[in-house]
Amino acid sequence: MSSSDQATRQVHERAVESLREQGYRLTPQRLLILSVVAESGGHMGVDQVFRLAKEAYPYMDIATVYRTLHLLKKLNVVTEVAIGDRLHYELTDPEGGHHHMVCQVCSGAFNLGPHYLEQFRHTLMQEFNFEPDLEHFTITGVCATCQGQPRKGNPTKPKV
Amino acid sequence: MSSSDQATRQVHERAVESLREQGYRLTPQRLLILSVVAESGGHMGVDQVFRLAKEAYPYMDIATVYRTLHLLKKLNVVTEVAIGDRLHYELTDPEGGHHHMVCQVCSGAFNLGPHYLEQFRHTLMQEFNFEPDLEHFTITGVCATCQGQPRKGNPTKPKV
DNA sequence: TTAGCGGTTGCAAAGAGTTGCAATAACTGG
DNA sequence: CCAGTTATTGCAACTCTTTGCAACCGCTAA
Repeated sequence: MSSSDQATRQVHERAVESLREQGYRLTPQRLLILSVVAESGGHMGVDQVFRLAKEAYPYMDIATVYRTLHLLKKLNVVTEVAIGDRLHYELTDPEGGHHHMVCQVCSGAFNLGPHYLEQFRHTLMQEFNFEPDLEHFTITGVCATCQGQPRKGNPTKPKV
Repeated sequence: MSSSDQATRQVHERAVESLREQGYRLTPQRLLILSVVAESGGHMGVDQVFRLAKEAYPYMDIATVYRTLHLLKKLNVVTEVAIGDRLHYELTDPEGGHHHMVCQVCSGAFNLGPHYLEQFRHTLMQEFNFEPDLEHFTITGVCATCQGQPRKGNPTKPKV
């Protein structure tokens, strides 16, 4: 088998364990949705997950997809990424959290190691006793290749 | 007149100028929505803006409220703040941007001066040539008074 | 292996926000 | 000050997401 198959299997095993440990049931729908996300490699929109899952199991309901993705997120099996104004989901980085930088122009997503925000977190806790949740948040902006190009949100310019 | 009236008038004048300059029309709906937000003092949800505006002008439509708030946001007259999973709006801080820290437990919002993120911005631009849009983003977490209290998102615990 | 408890699902309907469109009305130039 | 142009509004339909509920079925205890 390929290494990707192996990675997918490991993800399944870990996720199944998380579900069992916390008393959640192992249903074919949940396993299917998990494998769809796991096999995608990157991050996917809800509708994409739904379409692929429905191909494998035609009774799949969109509400189940939403509920399952929320559950997997709570179990830290998948991570939510805001791309544009839609939420995408990807397998949680096993190496430890990383942040996402999403380009407002090309919608490309880039990973950012956790240490870049450590100092910031430290400051907030020291000065305000505010414990920030920086694990899964997304930084929007303009990526290197899109610098100087027009942005998406500004299409219809009124007359001057 | 009170100083708050004066502040409100200044906001109006500046906003009206922004609209004219860019070729947008001055409609009673827009002025009304602006004054509702201006007079609120803090940040308000869309439904709250809608309700107050509708009291003054019963034909007000929710779509107009959304469109107007988006427009005022684009003109940098108002700032969007994510409270929980809903967007709120407030007058843009004339002193220059500030960030918001929103508590996941009590939904309280605290302001944070812009300099706290300057070093982070600098790092991203230096290392990745990524120009982050940090002007109006919101940091979620747990505020000082809610430390140690249970969080909202974890109500129903399955059996162990 | 089986009965039954209760977590899950599929459906449908509600809620939040957006969009298309025809009528309206704010601005412009004459 | 008036008529034409066209941005804007109000309405309704639509998309995306959440929620209530009855039927279903995964899991556990016997």
